[in-house]
Amino acid sequence: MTKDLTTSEVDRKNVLNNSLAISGAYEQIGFRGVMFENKYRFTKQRVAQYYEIDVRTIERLLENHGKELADSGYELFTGIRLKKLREAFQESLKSGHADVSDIDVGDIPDTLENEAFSLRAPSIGIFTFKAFLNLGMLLTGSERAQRLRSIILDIVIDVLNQKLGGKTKYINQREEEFLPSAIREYNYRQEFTNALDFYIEGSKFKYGQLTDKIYKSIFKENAKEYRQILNLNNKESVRSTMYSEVLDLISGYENGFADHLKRKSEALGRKLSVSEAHTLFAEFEKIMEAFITPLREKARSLMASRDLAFREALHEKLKDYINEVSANDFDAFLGERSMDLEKRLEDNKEVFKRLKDR
DNA sequence: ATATACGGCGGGACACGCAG
DNA sequence: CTGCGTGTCCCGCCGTATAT
Repeated sequence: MTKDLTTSEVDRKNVLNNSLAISGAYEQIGFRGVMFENKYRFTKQRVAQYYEIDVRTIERLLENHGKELADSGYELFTGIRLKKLREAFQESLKSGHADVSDIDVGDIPDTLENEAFSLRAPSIGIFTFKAFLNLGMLLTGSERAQRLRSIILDIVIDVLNQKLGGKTKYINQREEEFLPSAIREYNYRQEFTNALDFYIEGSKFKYGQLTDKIYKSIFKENAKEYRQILNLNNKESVRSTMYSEVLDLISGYENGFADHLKRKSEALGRKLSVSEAHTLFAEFEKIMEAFITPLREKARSLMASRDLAFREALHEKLKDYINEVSANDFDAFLGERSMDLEKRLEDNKEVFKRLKDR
């Protein structure tokens, strides 16, 4: 599956939200900006020079993709902030820091003097590095933009490989929330299976069947379909690949349905048949629908979007829920905050000991 | 022929320097 | 301090090139 950056906003965001890839790109591309308010800044003119396009072309794109580029960090500077920015540019000009595009043809954008910009400009369009890349993804004509895109994609792949060693199966476990959610879910799972034992007549299929009902209700796939999409073999646990938000929701279903089952069975003063249990599940779903819908929408979107971006797994039935993966998610699963589960367990050993001894 | 990308042109807005 | 000339930027409008 090839990413088409020029036409798909989701693909663009999935690259731009990957802050590791962005800083990697900054190092590699060597198009230096001026640090201001913690970000590297570039004037519109200089960006135009880099891509070898007319300034007007950029402005046209700003008209059509203004929101997206602003999200990426494009800003119109005016007034006092512009003044501050100007000083920062002058400063870095003196220290001769900002300059020099390497990598390709030596046509270094001419001197900074005429670029360090006019003292009279009442306002000026400024790109951050991220916005600069974003623009490059929108330019169809510029050859340099084309080259830039392929460089960026290589970097993105490198970063993923470096961080995960190609193993994305358990990327869900790298985020902080996974462990507590998994533990909670484990407990509710017990409530659930106990309830199935107590209140439903014996059938060895009831567990799997009702679990599939939950899965289908949440993300429209049964366990078998899910396995196929994520390429899991029969040994591998489905739940250990799920994101914390999905696990939380499963906890809710399990706990809620266990309770529902209990009430019904006690009211009738007998165990329920398996088919009654199925009817009851439909009833439960109905009652809970209004309450659960917002959470479920969110879980579907997170699951479909992350699996596509991280695992290259497409959940066909959740296609409409695919969105970009947030910058926060990239950080949580790949960045500083992310961690292998083993390491997190190690770090929390004391806590677990206490829990165990209780 | 139509749609799309691009660039030229000029008006409006504003900052700066300077004269009064 | 104030008013004015000047330079520069943004942006809307329009013509041209190119692909479909």
